[in-house]
Amino acid sequence: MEKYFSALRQSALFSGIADGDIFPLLRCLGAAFRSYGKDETVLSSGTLARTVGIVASGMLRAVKEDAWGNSNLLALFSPGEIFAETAAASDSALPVGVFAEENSVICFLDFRRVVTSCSSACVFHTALVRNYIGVLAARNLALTEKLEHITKRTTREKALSYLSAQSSARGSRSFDIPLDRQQLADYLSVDRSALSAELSRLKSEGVIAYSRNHFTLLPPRSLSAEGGFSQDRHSARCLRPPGAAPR
Amino acid sequence: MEKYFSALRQSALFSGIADGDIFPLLRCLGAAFRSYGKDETVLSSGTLARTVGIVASGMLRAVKEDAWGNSNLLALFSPGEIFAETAAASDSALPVGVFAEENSVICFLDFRRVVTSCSSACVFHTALVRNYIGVLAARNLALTEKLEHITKRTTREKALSYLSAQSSARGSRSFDIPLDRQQLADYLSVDRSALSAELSRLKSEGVIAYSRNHFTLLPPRSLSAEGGFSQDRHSARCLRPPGAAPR
DNA sequence: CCTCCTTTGTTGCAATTGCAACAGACTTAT
DNA sequence: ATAAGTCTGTTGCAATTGCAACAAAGGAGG
Repeated sequence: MEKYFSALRQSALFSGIADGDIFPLLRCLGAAFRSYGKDETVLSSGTLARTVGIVASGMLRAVKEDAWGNSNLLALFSPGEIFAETAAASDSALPVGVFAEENSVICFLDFRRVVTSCSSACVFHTALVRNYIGVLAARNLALTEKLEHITKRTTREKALSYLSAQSSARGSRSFDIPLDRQQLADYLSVDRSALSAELSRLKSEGVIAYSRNHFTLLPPRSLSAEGGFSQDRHSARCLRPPGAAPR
Repeated sequence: MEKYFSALRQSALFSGIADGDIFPLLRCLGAAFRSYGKDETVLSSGTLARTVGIVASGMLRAVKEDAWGNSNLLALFSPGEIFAETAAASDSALPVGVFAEENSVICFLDFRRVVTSCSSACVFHTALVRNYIGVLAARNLALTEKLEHITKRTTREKALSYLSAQSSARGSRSFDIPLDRQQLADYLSVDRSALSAELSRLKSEGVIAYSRNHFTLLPPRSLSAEGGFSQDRHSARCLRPPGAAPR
């Protein structure tokens, strides 16, 4: 349990709570630790969650699958991050499946004890509850941001929306993204090959540069360079035999 | 202020709080009332929200607009519903614009007073904060549900996903939906005419029946009845004079 | 260095979508 | 009742997408 302390103390749930107070608090909250092997199921979709999970080590993924087997990656959880907090708070069925992305250890807290004051830890509950609100609000924002990307009509717009959001988040026009192509396609809810094709088109048009997971947003070319448009537009075609459709 | 009492008392934020305690609580929370005319802006996108809003009368809409003017209806708020609670809780910019769908009166509460105990109303804060958590969790679920619809790849799947969710929510295969075609298309992030066309196709295939805002999900025909396709297809038409449009 | 395996990029094609334009149905106000 | 305005359903067409199949580019291990 002590070996996971560094992960737990940085959890948003314990922000503002002194290190020395965390262990007593964990005991008070009915904390239970469990290990999971890679790809093992942590929580099945549809489960009634009465506990909140905190990643002590490893990494989890939250996946939504529809009746036809299309899976949609909703989130990755790193050490210190909490999950199932919405289902626990609304006393409703978990709308996603949670799986171990790698070997992981999870700390489960009893939700009722988190929001119900007890005599020995009352002092912490104010901070704890305020942190809980912050976590829910943050998750809310993440969902809203994903919606912002995904409501775009075309693959191109979705990709640009995601990339520019990543760029702002990192505070640089050049950055690595944490998802591979398939995961990014799932996240944006588009076809992987269509995404690859669109990224490649954006590159050939000089809008972005990238290699694998490293992307750079190029500044818009000045209007005076507009004449160069047709050159860009045909550069890809010129690499191919005349008959080939440029798509 | 008294005339809005019935709306406020049914707000999720005051659930479990005795009627007689609400007015003192409102005063304690720094409640301020404001009126808005139809289509007037209540909160602009990008605003730093320090207050939580409760609809006292009328109706609001939350809209997300992208740089190219495509607007996406995120939610409608009826009396008693609260909004801007996420931005207020995370101290971040409001990611949507909020407008009066009709003439409305809004009650604004100071977020800090909501989560900070004060001497005179401490007793209420436990319930208030727990309600606040419930509201955030519920909003979270709503966003997750919208994502579930919108991540479907085709207009047909999106429409069926929405309709079956509505059906479960109402507990009946026959129900009214609260959105008109344009709003539904915005919500599902598809083209209105494509949605109309798809709905009409679903109707001609005997999957659903509808007129305007009233929908009925038809049970799947048994496989053995496959030969009866054309019969089902025309059954509705047969109830009307031959020339009349089946609609 | 070579092989196996995973990830990413390309391409053709059928199917779907968005868009625009229009017609019919319904509502509301006069 | 009429007229004006709004909402819904239809259709043609150009553009985009998903899909499948394959090629190319790393990476890991021998």
